[in-house]
Amino acid sequence: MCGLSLTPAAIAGALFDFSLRPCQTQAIDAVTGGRDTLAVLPTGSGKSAIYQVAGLSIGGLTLVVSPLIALQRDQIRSLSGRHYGTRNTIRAELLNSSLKAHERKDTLTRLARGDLDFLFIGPEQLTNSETWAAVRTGAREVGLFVVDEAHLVSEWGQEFRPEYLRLAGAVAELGRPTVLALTATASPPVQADITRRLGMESSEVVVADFDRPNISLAMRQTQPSKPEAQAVDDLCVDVLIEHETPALIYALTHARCESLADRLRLDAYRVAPYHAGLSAGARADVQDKFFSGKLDAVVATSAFGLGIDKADVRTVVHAGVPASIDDYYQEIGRAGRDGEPAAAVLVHDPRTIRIPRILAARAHLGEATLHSVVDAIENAGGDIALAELVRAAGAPAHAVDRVVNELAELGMVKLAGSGHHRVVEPQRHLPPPARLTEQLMAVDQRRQAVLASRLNAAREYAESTRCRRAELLAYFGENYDPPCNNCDNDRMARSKTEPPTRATHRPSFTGGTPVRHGLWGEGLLLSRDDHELLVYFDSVGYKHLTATALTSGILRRL
DNA sequence: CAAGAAAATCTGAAGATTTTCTTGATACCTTCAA
Repeated sequence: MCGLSLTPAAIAGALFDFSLRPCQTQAIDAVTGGRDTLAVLPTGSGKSAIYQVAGLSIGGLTLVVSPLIALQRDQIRSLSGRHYGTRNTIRAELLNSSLKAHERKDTLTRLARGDLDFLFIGPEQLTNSETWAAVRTGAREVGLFVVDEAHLVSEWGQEFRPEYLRLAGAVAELGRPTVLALTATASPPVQADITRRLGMESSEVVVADFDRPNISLAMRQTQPSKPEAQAVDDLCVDVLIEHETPALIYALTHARCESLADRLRLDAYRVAPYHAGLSAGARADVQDKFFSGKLDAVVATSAFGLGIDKADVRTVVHAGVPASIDDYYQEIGRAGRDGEPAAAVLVHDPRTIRIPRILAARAHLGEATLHSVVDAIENAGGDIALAELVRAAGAPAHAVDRVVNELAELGMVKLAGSGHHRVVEPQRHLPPPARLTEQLMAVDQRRQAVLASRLNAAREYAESTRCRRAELLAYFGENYDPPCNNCDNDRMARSKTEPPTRATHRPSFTGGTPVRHGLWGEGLLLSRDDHELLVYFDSVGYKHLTATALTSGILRRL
């Protein structure tokens, strides 16, 4: 354990043959200064360099929570065995279910001996008692707690991978090492959600410009006379013919990936579908072929994304509006990473909206389930095993799971143990069941409203006639002065009037100014122009307000 | 939830109406069987 024997700059100099950018330095300085930090930086701006340098500089064990085993492997590959200083070799390992028993044992031993600089795990490992004990009692204390792809805390925490909600508890149990959250995409509401859910104290937030000027933005409306699937597929084919490959096409369901891929194959494109319904082998095969240029296009669900870093993707097509602007921005961001011109085309058919809507509706908690789970907890009169609770409530296991996570979020119960041995520990003084159910229903209702507003915002973006770049960036708290002259709406406007010269002043950030509304309560002001405000409210999600709301006092800055 | 397809029902012998069925994203983990 060498403490601060090497400066961040010296470590960075030894590790990389490029110098750090200002935003990287800013994040590293904050972290090594002991401040919890959220860094929102575009892919390719060297997010990993931040935790690598900061972690080595702090000198303890750096624990990196990463969502995909494949991503953990990539990180290890780029780190392991590298040198810094005169004789220091970086020692990095991972722990997950893909390890053989002896490999796992080996890593646990090295943890115990304090023989590792970096450990990569998924959030689920924190509920694995063996892993967790090894991390806590290892000879080397955790000096830096890193959450990679931190937007997933907000996106996946609630129902998909609830272990993401237990990270704050893990940080506390480790005696509060410095927390570093990293992501490429997080709008101000998502930023606030991340820092809150990770329990980051007085956190430093480093945000880079979200604009990707080399990506042109456009929407194409399908022909309503055709059936939905055919209308979308036909237009996607047209769009692909008009644009360059390699291309990435995002479809909304497995079946639509398959059918669109089949369709494109008829047009002599080398194309493959990609979604979670395929075997791991088939998925890896598609990735390899796409990366090595043996495919012109991949038709994928949102499964194709994390860890996909192909620099020369020229076109990203959306076969239907996705569930949120956040998703949309994340996905089009995979185009043009080499900085060369690229295109993002949104194929819009209002009928496709039902798919994300249905998926959002699935998050809805039935009142009957809420009642039965709350009653079952009440009747248990104390700690109860999750499996037992499922039996007592007589509801599907996943639904019970959801309710329990919600109760944990409200601070009404605690969760102990892991996997099949999870135990629900009710707080000592629970409100009466009726009151508790009421609270859960309110939470549920609020989330449904927010999800609906997110989808609605995505649809509004699709149907907007204003500069798309200004519209898009508004959701990320950036005031961008249109026109960008690189979107369909600006081109349309230009063909009608004098070609406008590009505004000279640079975009400015609101970063999400805290405000309070008379009816909707607290929110974040994301962007404003002369006529309109965009505000995100915790209670109802995104709302457009007229600019007079600020002067009339309906909306006040906090 | 909701739209389109398939099946069942109804009336009156082939086609219309009603009911039921199906389908819809994202990844870890662990356990168990061949």
